[in-house]
Amino acid sequence: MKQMLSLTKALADETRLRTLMLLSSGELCLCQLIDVLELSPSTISKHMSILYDAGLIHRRKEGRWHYYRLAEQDTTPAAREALRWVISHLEDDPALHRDAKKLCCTRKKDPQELTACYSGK
Amino acid sequence: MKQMLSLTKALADETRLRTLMLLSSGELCLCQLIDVLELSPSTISKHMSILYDAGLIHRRKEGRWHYYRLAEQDTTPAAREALRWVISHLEDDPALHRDAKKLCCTRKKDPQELTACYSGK
DNA sequence: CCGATACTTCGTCAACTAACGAAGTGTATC
DNA sequence: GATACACTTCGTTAGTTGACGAAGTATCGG
Repeated sequence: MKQMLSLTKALADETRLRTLMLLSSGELCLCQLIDVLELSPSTISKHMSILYDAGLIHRRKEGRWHYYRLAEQDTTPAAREALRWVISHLEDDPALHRDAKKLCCTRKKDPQELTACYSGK
Repeated sequence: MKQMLSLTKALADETRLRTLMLLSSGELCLCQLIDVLELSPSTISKHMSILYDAGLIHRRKEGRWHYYRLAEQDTTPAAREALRWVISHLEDDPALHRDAKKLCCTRKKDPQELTACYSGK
């Protein structure tokens, strides 16, 4: 019950659903998510820890960068099924096309440009 | 996106998950849910409307009684899959055995006894 | 080892949510 | 048609959540 509640609560937020859809296209680091979602680093970091605690995403540290991807074999069946459910019903969502498009631009940017969001543009 | 959020938000509450599991054993009226969940009529009624708006349950009126059951053909694929997901991962949950047991007693009671919860025991 | 970078944690505040009782709605029963 | 019953809706309140900036942690470059 506790595990299911942490899963459903993790999924019950628009920003977190957007994040999962962004991650469905592959691994991303926090600064890339900041760039696409246009929210403060602390806010997104908090969202990531909620998704992580629920077992929905995997985190990997490489130097200063923290990379996130959707959880796969390394989590519970409940979380894997939740991911499949969410993604299959959101992948054609028109409201998320903007995010997907923005992500394309973000992927092309230099790390230089991305870190600009910290130094107040 | 909006539909998915209403689904995930509907599932992100312990009382509503308990309710869905109770309904997985068959149709129930509000007074039976009140008896098992031990919450006020207005609170449970509100929960039911949230589950209904999300497309997770079906409501049927018969005289004064309002009967609820899990949605089936009469809802979206997303809601049907959500129900299957939740139920499959909660059906063996030890924390919910109490509810299931209590429901057995409730089903055996007279309507008389159930309405007692309104008239202040 | 000093500053810069890429986060995370903490404290605060506004917005949302679940609980309740009181009042309202619709349906049987007398 | 008055009363009782089975809810639903409304207004209030306490607790939760999401947003932010400020401060803290860990890593890298000079």
